[in-house]
Amino acid sequence: MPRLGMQPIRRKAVVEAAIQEIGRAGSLDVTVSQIAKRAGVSTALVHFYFGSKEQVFLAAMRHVLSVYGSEVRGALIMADTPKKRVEAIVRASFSTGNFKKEVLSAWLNFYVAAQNSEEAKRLLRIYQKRIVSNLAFGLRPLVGEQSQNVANRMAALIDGIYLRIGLGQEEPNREQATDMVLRMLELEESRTLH
Amino acid sequence: MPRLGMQPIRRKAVVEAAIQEIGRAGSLDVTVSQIAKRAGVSTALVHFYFGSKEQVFLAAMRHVLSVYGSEVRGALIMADTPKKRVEAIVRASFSTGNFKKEVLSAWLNFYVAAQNSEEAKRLLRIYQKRIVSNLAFGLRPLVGEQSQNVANRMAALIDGIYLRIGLGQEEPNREQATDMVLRMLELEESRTLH
Amino acid sequence: MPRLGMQPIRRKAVVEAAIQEIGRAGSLDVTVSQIAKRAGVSTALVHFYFGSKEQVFLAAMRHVLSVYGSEVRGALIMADTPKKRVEAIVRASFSTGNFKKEVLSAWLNFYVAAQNSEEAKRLLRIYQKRIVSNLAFGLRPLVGEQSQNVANRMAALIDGIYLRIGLGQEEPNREQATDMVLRMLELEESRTLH
Amino acid sequence: MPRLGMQPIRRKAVVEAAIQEIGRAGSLDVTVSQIAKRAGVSTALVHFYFGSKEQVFLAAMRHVLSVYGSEVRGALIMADTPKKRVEAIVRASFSTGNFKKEVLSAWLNFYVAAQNSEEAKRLLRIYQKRIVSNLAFGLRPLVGEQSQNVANRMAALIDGIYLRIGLGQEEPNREQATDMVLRMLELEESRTLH
DNA sequence: AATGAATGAGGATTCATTCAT
DNA sequence: GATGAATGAATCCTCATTCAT
Repeated sequence: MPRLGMQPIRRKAVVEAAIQEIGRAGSLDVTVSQIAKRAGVSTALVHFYFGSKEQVFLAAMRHVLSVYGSEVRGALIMADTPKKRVEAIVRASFSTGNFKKEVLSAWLNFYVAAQNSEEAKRLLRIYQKRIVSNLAFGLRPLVGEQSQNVANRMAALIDGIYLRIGLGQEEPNREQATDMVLRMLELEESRTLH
Repeated sequence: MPRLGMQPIRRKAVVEAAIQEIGRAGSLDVTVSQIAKRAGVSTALVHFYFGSKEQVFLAAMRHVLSVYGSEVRGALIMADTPKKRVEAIVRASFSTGNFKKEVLSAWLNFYVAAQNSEEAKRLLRIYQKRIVSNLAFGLRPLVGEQSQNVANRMAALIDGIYLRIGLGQEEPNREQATDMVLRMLELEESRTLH
Repeated sequence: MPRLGMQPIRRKAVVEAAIQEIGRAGSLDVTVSQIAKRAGVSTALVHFYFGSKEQVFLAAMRHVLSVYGSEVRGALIMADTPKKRVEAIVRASFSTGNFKKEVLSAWLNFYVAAQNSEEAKRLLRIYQKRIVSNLAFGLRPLVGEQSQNVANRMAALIDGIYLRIGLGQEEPNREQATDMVLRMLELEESRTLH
Repeated sequence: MPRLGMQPIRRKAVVEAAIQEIGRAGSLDVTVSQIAKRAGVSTALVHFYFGSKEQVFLAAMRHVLSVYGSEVRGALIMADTPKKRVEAIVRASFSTGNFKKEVLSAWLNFYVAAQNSEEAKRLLRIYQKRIVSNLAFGLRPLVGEQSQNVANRMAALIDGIYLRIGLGQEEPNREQATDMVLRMLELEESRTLH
């Protein structure tokens, strides 16, 4: 039953269905048919709108990355001191939205996808660069010239913690995850003061 | 031409072929046929030996994990102080063998596999637990009761660094990677002393 | 923006687009979408006007055949002797319009279509019959009772030459093609005289 | 039920099934599934042996062309005079085998295929060149320096007659078809004598 | 009159797995 | 032990056609 102006609605539905399916499957081994069914459309329509399965994945990736970016930006608004800026970014990284199993699985699989798709790699790099530079900016007043290095380490630590959460090794405890990263900040900061 | 005692040789060839193919493909989207061809056997033989593709992957995983375990053990032999023990583990984690693109890609994909396969998850957990406990043991004299927490953070940081290397964001510099983790040790240690 | 009296304009645009697409593709493997795009309309409109893809092809066929018919008729106007009549038909057959790659390809594919569609077969037969009878009429004073046979052979030769031109075997030389057929006339004529 | 040494048997079965299906369909719009079913194998096996549908078509083409080549060669063996050589080729061209509807349809469709596939074009050209040169060789003593031209015209006439037979315009009468071509020989010959 | 939206039906191709030899 | 042969089941993608607007 075709209606006019459905394009954005359908696109969004498909993208979200893709993310959910990737999360459910725990991998990119998701068929267009599964995505289509969850989105309530035909596989043909998915191709009509996105051209190929890969484009659907990339759109899903962009969506997840953009949501994450929004959360970080949102968190930064309220931060009025350097330290609070850094904390805001870390907390946003472990925000409720990102702790959902499906999003987590999607992230992991985007890293895999990046091994093959230049576009996927590009997207991931852009966001990483942004996070690191946000962190470094906040860290500057706190740890001085080490800010870039510390930012890199913090970003890596965040990713590493995600990996382990995905493994279900530790309880997915947001507070604890946040503390693990902030502990690094604390130490670096105290060292700088001396 | 079947020969006596070929089984272990064939098995090893298949396992190594699998790892290389996973590395080459950058994902688990590898066909039994590709693995078989690289190993110089027929696909039928692969099934004869391993039963299924999944078993081949699990065997490959066990192999990578066991090689890593060996490297860590080897590095520990020469370490005669707590600090050197920790350093040994970190260095082993970034040893030449693990820096090869194919092994790196294999690791990443094992994390993905762990999202679906209980056996894969089990294997990964065992090794992580072992590393963490090795680290914690070495850290004990250095940071006291914090040893478990610090070990967890260091392990996560190692994983996170790998993730970024896989992304090709930073140059795959072993020294730098090692330093990033040891810096954490250094800070924790200095804090404990005060 | 629908306007009054657009129907014939649209129809013609679609038919010509179809011929061009068939020529471009070199086969009937042409999608309605391609035709519609070239004609600057929607696929839905194509169906609205023609009912089905097959009808579009048949319309394209009728168009090509009718253009060819016009050219023959036009050439015959100026022909005031039997021999000139025959020559006129032959020359028209190799006229510039018919030598365009797309028209040539269309012709060939109409022969294929005729294998399946009764309507296509009918159309092709009608035109062939007309050409042969035109030729035979002109040949009558020249070769007498053999006129029908000679006409058939000349028509077949014309088709055969087209086939080879389509293959790109020989240079698509109009003069040479014409001569090849007229040589047949010449011989038959000379034989009759003796 | 896999048996050893089936490859040539299967390949042949598939090629013949393809020719028959093309004949039945009257076009190249034949599915691999149809071919496979007629050959009594799975579609997967067809791909296993031929790699792609296009390769199946090309193999079918090679087969038809090679059969035709054999018939011509066979006919030439018995021909001990120039004129008989030419006649042999013409008769072989209209031999029973080539008059079968499916083979005829296959030929026509090969011409279409040649418009798109370089390999198809190459194959068709080779055989045409061979026929023309065979004709020219036989014609040499009969029509002298005109032999090449006459050979070209005869070959074109043969193709043209086939086209019309395919159209079902005339009764597929082998004798009549042969006579149409030989008439050309006769005329050219008589002209040369004068 | 015209189109964006939508789909059912199918088609080429791939692949893990099995089986006869 | 080892493999060539074989396939069922799936998967991505295409396309003619329809329908609401």
